[in-house]
Amino acid sequence: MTERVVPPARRRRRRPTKQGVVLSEELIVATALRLISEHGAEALTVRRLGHALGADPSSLYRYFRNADDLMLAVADEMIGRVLREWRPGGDWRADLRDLGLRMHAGALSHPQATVLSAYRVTGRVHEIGAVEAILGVLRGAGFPDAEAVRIYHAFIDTTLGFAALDAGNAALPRAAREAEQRVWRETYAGLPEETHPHIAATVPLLAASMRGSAYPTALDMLLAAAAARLARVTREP
Amino acid sequence: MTERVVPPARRRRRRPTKQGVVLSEELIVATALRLISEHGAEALTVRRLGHALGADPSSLYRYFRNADDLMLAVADEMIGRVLREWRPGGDWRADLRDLGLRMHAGALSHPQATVLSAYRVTGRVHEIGAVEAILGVLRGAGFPDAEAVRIYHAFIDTTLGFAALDAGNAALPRAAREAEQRVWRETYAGLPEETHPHIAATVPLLAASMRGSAYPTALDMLLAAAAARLARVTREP
DNA sequence: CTTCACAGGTCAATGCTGTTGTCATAAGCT
DNA sequence: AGCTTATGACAACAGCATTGACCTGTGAAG
Repeated sequence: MTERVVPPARRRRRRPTKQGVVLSEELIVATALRLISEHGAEALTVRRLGHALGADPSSLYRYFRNADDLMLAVADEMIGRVLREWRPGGDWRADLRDLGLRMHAGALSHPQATVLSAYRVTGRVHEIGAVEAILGVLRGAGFPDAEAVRIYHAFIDTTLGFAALDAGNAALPRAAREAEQRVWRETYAGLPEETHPHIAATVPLLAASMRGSAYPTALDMLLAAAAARLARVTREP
Repeated sequence: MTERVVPPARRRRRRPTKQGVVLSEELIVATALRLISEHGAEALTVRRLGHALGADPSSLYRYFRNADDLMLAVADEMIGRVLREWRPGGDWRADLRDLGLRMHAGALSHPQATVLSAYRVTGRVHEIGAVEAILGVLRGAGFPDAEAVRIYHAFIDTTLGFAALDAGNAALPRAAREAEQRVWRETYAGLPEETHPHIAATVPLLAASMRGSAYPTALDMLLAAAAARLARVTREP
């Protein structure tokens, strides 16, 4: 049996589809991303993607082993777009802060795709590039290997976790999102001081805070803790 | 047109299915939870749930408007179970650590439900109780209101973010999860030192770390940063 | 004790979904 | 010019959530 998917390196022919489109891995991924951001995550089906490309759905299986494989390629492309614009400046804490904020923002610009891919390990070029870059920043800063790996893991998963959370919220249908805003302004604001003293005392602050993401706060706290560890480690090797 | 779903209050008849099972909302939710933990998240389909209950799949639509409605009922039951077991002991840092770990573990025990519900604001009793409790712990520890709210927000969203992330991974079909393990052991382990020095230098540590969740690490770093802030604030009011 | 409305279980059908075996054809190498 | 084979297309399959129509027996009312 010949393999259905031919590795990109061995591809030779660029045969157009009946509708005249020349398929490629890049075109498929780009179209998938467009489909997701235009019509929502549930719009991404093999059939619809084939239709949007002007190709038979089964043709996509010449490029990806299955739908999950395609999803990973989409996720990796998103990482790549963020990484391509990040320029580390030499200050580890500022660099990681910048990268984290960029990844979070990048994820939120395609919330539907983020919801489907934030928790995936792609093993593809861009993801590998990100791992190498972050580890490089941490090791370059003087973190011992074990500590660098621990902090890398906490950093990347905090970032991806917030990305998934905030993207999930952003991807909610309009009505549901507005209903949640109302919960803070009405349900929580109306709780009596006798039964819920702490909420009653802080509800204006609370409602204001919950409107935005806590990612910057969490990121800064994470980096502050990392800096404290680094100071302790470098003082007594 | 008569409504398919009859509100629980108006239910009267407990007619057994062909296989002699008397259905109820509670039985269906409990069976769904059992199905998820016994056979994995992907085992929860309307067809399989119907089969496990000994009823026609379409019967479930007499109790839930659709599959998502059923999932939310399952998620709601989970929240109740976690909060019912948490007992704060007076040490703010230990209490928050305990609650965070419990919430994370609870979410992971039913990943499918978590994926669909982690980013939602319910405004229901258990959620309100959690907000009040966490704010109480922080204010009781001496955090000023603004600081308490900031840390509350970072704490709860870090926890929910990791819950979503790790649950998303746990909810993956068996094959996909094993494929991701393989990526760390093979793809990352095989990268040459020349092009990826930092990964090559740390790959055993990396592969070991990525097997588990970084939540405990991230949580401890968050709490450490919070403690540092508290020390600074109480020193100079 | 009978009647009868209707809750609720079942069946069959619909239109999705991902996926694959098979075939046809044109691209590009020799 | 001819051959190989990459790659697009077609048709079919199993499994998915969901729904309209049907039918049965429960439980309350008279």
